[in-house]
Amino acid sequence: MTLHVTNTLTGEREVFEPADDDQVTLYLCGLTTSDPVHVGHARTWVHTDVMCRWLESVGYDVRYVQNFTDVSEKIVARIGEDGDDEREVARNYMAEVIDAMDALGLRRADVYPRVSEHIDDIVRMVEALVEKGYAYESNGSVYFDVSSFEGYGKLSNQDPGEMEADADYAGEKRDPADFALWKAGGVDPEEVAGHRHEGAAPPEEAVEGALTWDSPWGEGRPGWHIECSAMSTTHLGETFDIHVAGSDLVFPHNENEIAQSEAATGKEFSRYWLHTGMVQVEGEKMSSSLRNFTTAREAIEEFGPDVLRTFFLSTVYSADPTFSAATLAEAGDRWETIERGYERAVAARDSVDAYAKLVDGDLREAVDAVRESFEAAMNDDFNTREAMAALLDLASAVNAHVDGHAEYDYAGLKRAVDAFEGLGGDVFGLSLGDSGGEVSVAEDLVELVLEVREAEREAGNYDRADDLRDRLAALGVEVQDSEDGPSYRFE
RNA sequence: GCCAAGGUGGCAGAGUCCGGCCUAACGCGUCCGCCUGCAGAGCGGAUCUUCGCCGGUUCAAAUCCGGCCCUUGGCUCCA
Repeated sequence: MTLHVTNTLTGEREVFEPADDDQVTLYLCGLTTSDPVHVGHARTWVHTDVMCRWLESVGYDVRYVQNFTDVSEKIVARIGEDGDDEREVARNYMAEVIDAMDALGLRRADVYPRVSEHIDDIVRMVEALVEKGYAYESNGSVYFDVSSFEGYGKLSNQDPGEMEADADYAGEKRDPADFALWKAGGVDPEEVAGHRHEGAAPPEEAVEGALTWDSPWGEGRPGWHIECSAMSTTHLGETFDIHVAGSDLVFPHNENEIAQSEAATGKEFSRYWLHTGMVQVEGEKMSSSLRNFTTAREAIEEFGPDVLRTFFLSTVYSADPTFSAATLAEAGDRWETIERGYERAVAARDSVDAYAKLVDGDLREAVDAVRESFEAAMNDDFNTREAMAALLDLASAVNAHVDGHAEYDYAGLKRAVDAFEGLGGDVFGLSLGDSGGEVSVAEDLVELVLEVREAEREAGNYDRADDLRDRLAALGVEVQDSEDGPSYRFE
């Protein structure tokens, strides 16, 4: 079965074929380390993570690069608040980012390039653009000449002639639509002021902590867009397969990346463009600048990584999901259903020996159908929502089997467990199957309490039995009675 | 104003590329039954005739075509 993806460049769903048969090269526009990472960033990461996992599971070797923008007016604006200079502010936020990524169970990218470590690559690319006539120097700054690049606007369907004038650079630019590749001198205090939090110190003090580098055009700083072109080329080559970014980056950022790279190399830049949707909060985009965000850290603490992942994967990557108490509660229910189904399958499998003869055709067929529809869904533009539905069907099949039979189908359950672990665990990155088999003292103690409780129940002392159940619940141990005796799980 | 994406049953959210198996997946909610000392979990069934609005194409449309209305994102920093 072939993978199809929706390519922003063409607006169509296309067959995905990497340039190299065995390897997929993928670049994700990371983030600017100037504000706490929030749920919106986390969603894009998780979707990209699952894309990589799926590509690997169908046999590709994936080379995954995610960048960090550690040079920015927005970072300079935090000097004094979150660090003493630009480098320190960036480093402080970076540490938090890595923490959040680990907590979400993201697989590490192959490289996390940073702008400050690629200034040479950036300067080289700007020089090449000037030499080829795609860029011009003006007062120590260098601008990309939009009119010189024929394909400008092809990603976003924008017409450069329609662009609104940018008064700030009107004097230096030949055309208002031209954008900076290199900016002369340090940072502009006015620009920094626009990013400062209310009540923060005046920007003048912060501006001194901004980084600058030497270049053929004098001291200065790189423009915003050139970094991604330089870093992706350095780590993935002049042409690579997939570029992922938030949909808010389509224009101008991604559009400018294409212009710079294709002008500089004369080759196609990214072959497929995938854009993730914007998390909505009360009808508008969750955003650092709107200050309406929940940080990734807060969300992980409140909901846990599995519920968050379930929430993210319960919508297709291109959708704009609503972040609210109700939608997260729903994700919580889904995750619980999957987790219980998995635990039940493991427990039932372990309760019978491998030579058991019972065969439940319904269960086996159901597991096969789940694998098939999960695969079809993921191959259809990474439709995680439908794949999630398949996983829930798997839980349902296990429940029906365990409820409907006095003896269990060992091999059938084993297949179900494998599917949970392979699809839910390995592909979706949910915590299924990696919990080890250690029996803790806590488990022994719970079993001891349950024995006592059973004795009370047999004696008809239901008040005492219910009290024990309530008190265990208060400790996070959920007790369930059934014909075969009580069972429990830690919440 | 311009560009893009989207509007689906009480909520949420797939399906729209390749029209029929969609009297619309999965989940939540509500109701009934089973199970149970009770609860929870689970199982079985029901509810939801409807897919922004208007018109068209077709034997057949949530899915195709045209027009209109609305929402979100972008055109300024942004996953």
